[in-house]
Amino acid sequence: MSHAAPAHHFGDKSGLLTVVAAEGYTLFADALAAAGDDLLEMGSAYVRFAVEHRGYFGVMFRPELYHADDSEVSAARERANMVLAKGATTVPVDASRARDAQLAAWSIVHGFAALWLSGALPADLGDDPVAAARPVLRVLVR
Amino acid sequence: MSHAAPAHHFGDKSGLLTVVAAEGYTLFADALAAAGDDLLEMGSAYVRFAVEHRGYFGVMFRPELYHADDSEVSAARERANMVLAKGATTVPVDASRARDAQLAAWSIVHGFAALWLSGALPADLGDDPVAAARPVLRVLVR
DNA sequence: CCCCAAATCTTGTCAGTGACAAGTTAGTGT
DNA sequence: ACACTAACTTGTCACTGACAAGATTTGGGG
Repeated sequence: MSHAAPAHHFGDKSGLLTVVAAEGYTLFADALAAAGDDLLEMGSAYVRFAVEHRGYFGVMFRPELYHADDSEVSAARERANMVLAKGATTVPVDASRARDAQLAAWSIVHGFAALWLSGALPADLGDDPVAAARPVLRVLVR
Repeated sequence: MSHAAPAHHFGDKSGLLTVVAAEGYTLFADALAAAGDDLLEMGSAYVRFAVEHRGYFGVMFRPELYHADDSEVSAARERANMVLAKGATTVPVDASRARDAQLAAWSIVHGFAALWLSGALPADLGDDPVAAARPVLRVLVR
């Protein structure tokens, strides 16, 4: 295969990364769905996916690299977001703050994953990101 | 000035970005220090910095782009981390979990900022990131 | 079975990026 | 005034992403 062959299938670099993002979000939604509704389990799955598929994860959250409005990307992302929303039900707040709780859950989980991937977290957390994440996520649950 | 002139001062691209990261972390530490020890205020300053200096922020948390062990970068990052640690004291947990609380505070604040910058958050949060962040951070404080 | 159109691939080239090299100019110290 | 260092300039190279022109393969219809 030659250097220009992929262009026929994907159009250009952003077209290729659109497929990568769609695929990534699909695998991501599957991983989160398999984890169940508990924040600790869903959060663990989130961190595990981010670390084990850092190539996908790195593209997924950089929409300037791809066509974020692509129908397959949108569908897969919606599905992941729905699973994420369900995982926040274990955060103990009154019903009026359910949305805030969902965003808090997403933020803490995504934040931990992003900080781990960028190497910003203290080295003494060890080398198991999921084990390191669990007590941190538990602070939100109590 | 010609295309090769900066090379004399910075060495190469990663050298230039090392200076950008050091400068960014210094401004960042200043912004967080000015916000005080309350998680909501410190968190608001974190989100505000990330959004208003997205160029700096984008480089700071991608250590593969620069010399992360550069002494000026390390010093500025240590200073920012110390300020961050103090900002977590308003998370209500027993003393044995203080470290987890610090990491939870950092994760939720960084996660919200990162999600905002990548455009992943729901559009109905409006266009004021700090106003959108505060009720989310409050979930961690109670 | 043949022909045509579409799909896919190949080769070549271009502009831009990041780096390196060689030489020139400016600044500083003795 | 001279010599050395710092800073800059110009040129070139390899690589990347894109585009173009043509060749080859595949599939469908007559």
